[in-house]
Amino acid sequence: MRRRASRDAFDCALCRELLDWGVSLEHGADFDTGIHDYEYEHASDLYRVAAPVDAVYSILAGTVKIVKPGPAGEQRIVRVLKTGDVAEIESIFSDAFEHTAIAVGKVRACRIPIAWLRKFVAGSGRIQMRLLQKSLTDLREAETWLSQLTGGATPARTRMARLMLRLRVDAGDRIHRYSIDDMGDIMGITPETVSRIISEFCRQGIVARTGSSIAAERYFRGDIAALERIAQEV
Amino acid sequence: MRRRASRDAFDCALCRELLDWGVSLEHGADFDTGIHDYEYEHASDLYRVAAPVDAVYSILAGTVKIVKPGPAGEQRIVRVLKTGDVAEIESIFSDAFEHTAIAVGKVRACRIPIAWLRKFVAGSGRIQMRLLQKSLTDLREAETWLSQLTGGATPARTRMARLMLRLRVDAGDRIHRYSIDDMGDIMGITPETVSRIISEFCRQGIVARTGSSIAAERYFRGDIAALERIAQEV
DNA sequence: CGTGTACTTGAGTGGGCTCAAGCAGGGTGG
DNA sequence: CCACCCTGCTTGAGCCCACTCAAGTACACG
Repeated sequence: MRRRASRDAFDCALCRELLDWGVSLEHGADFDTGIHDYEYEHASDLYRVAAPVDAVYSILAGTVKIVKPGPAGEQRIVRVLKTGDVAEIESIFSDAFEHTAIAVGKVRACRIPIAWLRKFVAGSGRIQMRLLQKSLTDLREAETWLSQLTGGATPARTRMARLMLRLRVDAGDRIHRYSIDDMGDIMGITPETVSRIISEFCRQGIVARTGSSIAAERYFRGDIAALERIAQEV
Repeated sequence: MRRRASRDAFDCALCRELLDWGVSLEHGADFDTGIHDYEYEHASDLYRVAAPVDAVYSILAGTVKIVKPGPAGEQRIVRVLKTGDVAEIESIFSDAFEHTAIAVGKVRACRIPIAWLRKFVAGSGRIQMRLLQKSLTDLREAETWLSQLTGGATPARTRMARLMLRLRVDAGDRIHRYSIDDMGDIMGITPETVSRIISEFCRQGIVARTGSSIAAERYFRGDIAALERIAQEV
């Protein structure tokens, strides 16, 4: 499931910001703040939909899929978090989680209790501004996801290229390699179709599979220029 | 295009809130605040993507479609605003509009200059909190839109029912009647398919066309229970 | 009365789905 | 160490929903 990990406040984007704002994390960190780092193994969940909101999570390494249940029970991946993203700040005013968050590969995350965070938000206009900006960024991210990756007239091949570009690790040619089923859940297509498209990309030398064949620590290595070309077709 | 309209601050949800917060709107309203009400005719735009952010708009009557351009130039409707919604608060920190907003039918909106609004946001923690909540609501709306209306395995007929339920006017059986093309842009399907599904719904007595046949002031009258049943299929 | 816009309806095609079999790799137990 | 299974992926064949192309209708407006 999850395992407590050694902690360095400077790994965590949110903690770094808090430090910048003059909030003291070091002093009695384990007692007052409840902030800890954890490691999650592949397919374990950070939190589940409808559970009471008790913390937010800042991603230190790996990626996390954010799943939202549809009206007919089907699961849809509505967003993906990468290093530096913060999960569920948008729940700062809610009682229950809107989503389920599941680790893809090995994930390291910093868990920040919500009660503690709320205390600072209520007290500081600057932190409110910052959170406001962050949630607005997320809003845009969600819309981009929507308009670029889902259905419409756009062929699955084009959307696959767009997805791979969004799963890129920083600025290199490495691409987070989600399972065939996850990619299907993201784009709303079947795993068979995903497999066919990826096979085609491999045959054409546009991407190559790297890393172990087991879930954790897998990547594609992709021809970014070629993917960008395909991403703009039709 | 647009026409200046008579103004009553209590029509506007955002203005009402501002009044609650003790902000004076009445005093020298036309000079200091620049807040005015306008009427927009069908298909005219409130603002266009990439234009400098100069104001936000609170919808008093009618509906507005929010359009986001895709990477290949195609237009996708990413959200719909109804009475009481506020357009583009998410641009409070941006320089340029993220979307184009187009009136569907006759629309009345209250235009609030952004410079004026920013002044109050910077000064008041309460207003920041409120805006934060509002943007979070919008974020959820965008995600719901995404997961319920777009592609996937879900047949177009089911998604059409979901769309109609979202376009409902308040709690009655009236449904905003968007053009066949707009509905296609929302769900990512062709106008022909939209037409076929609506014809089917009409034949089955699930919805009926009411109002004039010309764009402004058109509605469906729908069997809400039946639509809710269809919305959950598959 | 003609023109344009919005919508409808039909016939044929195709992309992605369904169903189903086959394969590779890793883990488990003998 | 090998046999086995199980999970994740691949590949094929056939089908169906939604797309494309195209013709036709209805209504508003000049």
